[in-house]
Amino acid sequence: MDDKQRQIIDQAIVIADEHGIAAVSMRAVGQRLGLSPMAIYPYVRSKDALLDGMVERLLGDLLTMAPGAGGWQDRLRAVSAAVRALARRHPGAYPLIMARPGATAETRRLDDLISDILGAAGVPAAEVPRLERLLSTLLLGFANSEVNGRFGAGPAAGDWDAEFAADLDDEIRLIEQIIGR
Amino acid sequence: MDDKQRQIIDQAIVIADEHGIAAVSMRAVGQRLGLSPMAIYPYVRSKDALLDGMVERLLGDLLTMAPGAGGWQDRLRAVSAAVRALARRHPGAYPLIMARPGATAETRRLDDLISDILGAAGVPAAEVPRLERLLSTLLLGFANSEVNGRFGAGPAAGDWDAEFAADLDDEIRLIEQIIGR
DNA sequence: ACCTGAACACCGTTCAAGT
DNA sequence: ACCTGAACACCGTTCAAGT
Repeated sequence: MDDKQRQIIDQAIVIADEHGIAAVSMRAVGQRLGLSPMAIYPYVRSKDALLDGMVERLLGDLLTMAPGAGGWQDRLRAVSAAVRALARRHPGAYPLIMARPGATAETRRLDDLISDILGAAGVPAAEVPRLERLLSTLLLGFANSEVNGRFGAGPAAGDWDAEFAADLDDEIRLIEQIIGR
Repeated sequence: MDDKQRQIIDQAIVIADEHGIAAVSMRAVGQRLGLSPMAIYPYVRSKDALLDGMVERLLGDLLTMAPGAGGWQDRLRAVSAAVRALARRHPGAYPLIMARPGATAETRRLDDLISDILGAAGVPAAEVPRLERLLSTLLLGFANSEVNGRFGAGPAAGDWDAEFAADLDDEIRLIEQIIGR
């Protein structure tokens, strides 16, 4: 049924994490499931659709992990922690999120979640979309640079948690200024 | 001589901008120069090296455009404008900058330029690397999202200049707070 | 010194066929 | 309803050969 589609996307993510995105091919995914390459086409329109499906799955997992309780500062920290945990769990597949346009349903749900937190903080509605794009760019981009090596060696054996926490504290201060406290 | 290497990278960038990164193949680049695919290998080690060379060329152009005069705020704005102009001139090739690890010489030169501006602003040396990564992530990531469609339709016929200027003003305020004025 | 052509092991995808 | 296999037009890259 449609959990065959889920299996296909799951295996594609496993391949990406183990051997890199370049290793994700219709043939390789089929092989993992004991199927001919052609057997996966009924469940996934094309290779591009498969890659979009992988992004969709990753963001879906992310949204499952992001809790909704607490003050807006803690909610923002929780979303950030969830993104960075996702990147560390899927170092191979994660960069697809930034690489593909991704005007998908789950992308919008993440944007809505961040917008919702900003609204709860008291950010004027006119400023919310701008700050949402600022925060999501910083958040997704930082994890991407970390995972694909753009940052190089790293401060302490590749632990960027402390640095990003400081970045996020700065951005929180910035938001506090905008809402005037 | 070695301007054959430059021609090869130039043509690869043209192909990427006109038909997307996926259209960049050794065969396609060769064809543009009237050469067999194999004739380009002496000048470019591999396809991966070609892609890295494209990033190197793009960042090189960027650094040529980024002026060094004025106050640190204006220098930061100039670098930002240069990055965004680069992305608009190379909408197809630009995403390679975020997609590839790129621990290349030109990447370091961009990092050094931003670090230099932060140092000139009076940011404590211990904070410079963190803020450099924050700014470069935001700057490169914003242009990437803009160019690959992650942001969707856009505020006014795809003009994100005003929005990014506001983001940058916010970050400048943040830096001013850190240096204590 | 510089380039070509054939060949190999891969791709995504179409189509006709099998159960 | 679901899957396979052959085929097509592509890849990156190796190697031996041509001028």
